[in-house]
Amino acid sequence: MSKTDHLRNVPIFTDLTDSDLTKIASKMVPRVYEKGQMILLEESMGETFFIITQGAVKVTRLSADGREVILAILGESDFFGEMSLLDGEGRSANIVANEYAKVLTLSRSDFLDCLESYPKIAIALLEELAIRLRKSDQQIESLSLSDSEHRIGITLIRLAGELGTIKQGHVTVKNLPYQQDIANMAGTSRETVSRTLKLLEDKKLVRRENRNLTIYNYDAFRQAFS
Amino acid sequence: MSKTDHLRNVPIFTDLTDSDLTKIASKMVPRVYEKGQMILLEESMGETFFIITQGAVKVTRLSADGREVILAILGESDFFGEMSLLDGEGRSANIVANEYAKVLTLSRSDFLDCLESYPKIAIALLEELAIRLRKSDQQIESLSLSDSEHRIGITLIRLAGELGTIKQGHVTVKNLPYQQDIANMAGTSRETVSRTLKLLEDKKLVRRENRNLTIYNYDAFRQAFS
DNA sequence: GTGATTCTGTGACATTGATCACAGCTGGTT
DNA sequence: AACCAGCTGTGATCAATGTCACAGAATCAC
Repeated sequence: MSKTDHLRNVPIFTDLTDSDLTKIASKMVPRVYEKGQMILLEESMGETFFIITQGAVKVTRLSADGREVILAILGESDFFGEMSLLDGEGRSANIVANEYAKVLTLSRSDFLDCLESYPKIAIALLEELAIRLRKSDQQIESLSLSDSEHRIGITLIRLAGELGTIKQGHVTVKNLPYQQDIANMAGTSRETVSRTLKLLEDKKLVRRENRNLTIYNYDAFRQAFS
Repeated sequence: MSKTDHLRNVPIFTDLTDSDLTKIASKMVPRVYEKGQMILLEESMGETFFIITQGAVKVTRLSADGREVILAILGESDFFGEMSLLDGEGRSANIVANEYAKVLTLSRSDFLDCLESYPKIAIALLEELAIRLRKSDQQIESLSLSDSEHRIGITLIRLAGELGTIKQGHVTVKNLPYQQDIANMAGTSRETVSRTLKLLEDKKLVRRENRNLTIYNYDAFRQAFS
């Protein structure tokens, strides 16, 4: 698949013509990362915009004593790096390749040029940031008000939305992240995730086999945990 | 103060010329709300953009059983309502006047026209959303990793930033919100806020008299709680 | 000023869920 | 196949903090 083809799938570029896409694509530089490799480090100054063309990355924040919070897991056609380009602050999060990953990168100045030249990109980007902000607000609510079982349920819903495939009402997440990662997304401990997954399985809400998790009735599940 | 004067202070309009500002101002309709009055209701469709010219509002989400999370307290020159205009989703939060408040409003179509006609507004808005997203991420981190004392400390820092006045190193927040509201911002209970405020006072980190709270050494305080 | 309402302080108690400790699996490597 | 590293399951313990209950302060309405 060509660079241009990849860009076409990215929400913020969908409104562009092929020739515009090609122009932008020509400025993008591909890079590749191994699983576990750090893509962006907290505190370093943000100078690049990234689009994921293959694989997945994990967006985290680290506390002083080394515990981590996972803010998001991003996959194909998602992008990141825009925050520091926009507000000029340094990186606020770390980004790590969660598996072998390919990305396209755009320099700060090319990115800002794009925004100036194609107002549609700016508007589409606004839309995307609004969506992310909404998700953050939901997560703040859930961290503030829900108990661990609900937070884990909500986390599974997020994972299903990002990594799952729907098939006649039930969703399967292949290659479920490690329990420690789920714990870091849900704001709880690894042990609690282990116990809760078993509980949800006992309640016949989900099934696990190997590294896959199936939510039997996605709609009902969302109903129950939102 | 004229409408145009108010707009000049709003970050997303700062790059505009006076004549552009006046044009936009002419489309804005002023409204007034009493303390406690609901400005926007969750679930209703978003059709208006608001700029606060006087007073303060509280942005909240409510759980099914009526408990609330306060996502932000916004004051003069802050704006809200842009989220649903941007992504087309319904309101995700309630907005309530925290005191007598005056706002300027812009209709959906005028707002979107502005974005199209003045790319600078779009870019400034992107910047603002990036800042808000960053703050949300910080809050998610703090809810996930910090104990109640730290979360309350961080909440006081937010309040100081939004409502406080700095004077030779110590910040005073006049008219501190009720403990229940602080609790709803910090994701804890009212009683814990009461006990923790006393604790911070015993540690000589803050002083309270009437409805005012003074942080003795703002920099050190931030150091200690971030 | 008086009473009513709302906010705040504080003890007692109950509970959630973090932490520790360790055993059992699983999957990759030689 | 045997090994090892890293992931997962599970019991025991315990601290943090939510919840309840109520008294005392502050504020508001008249």
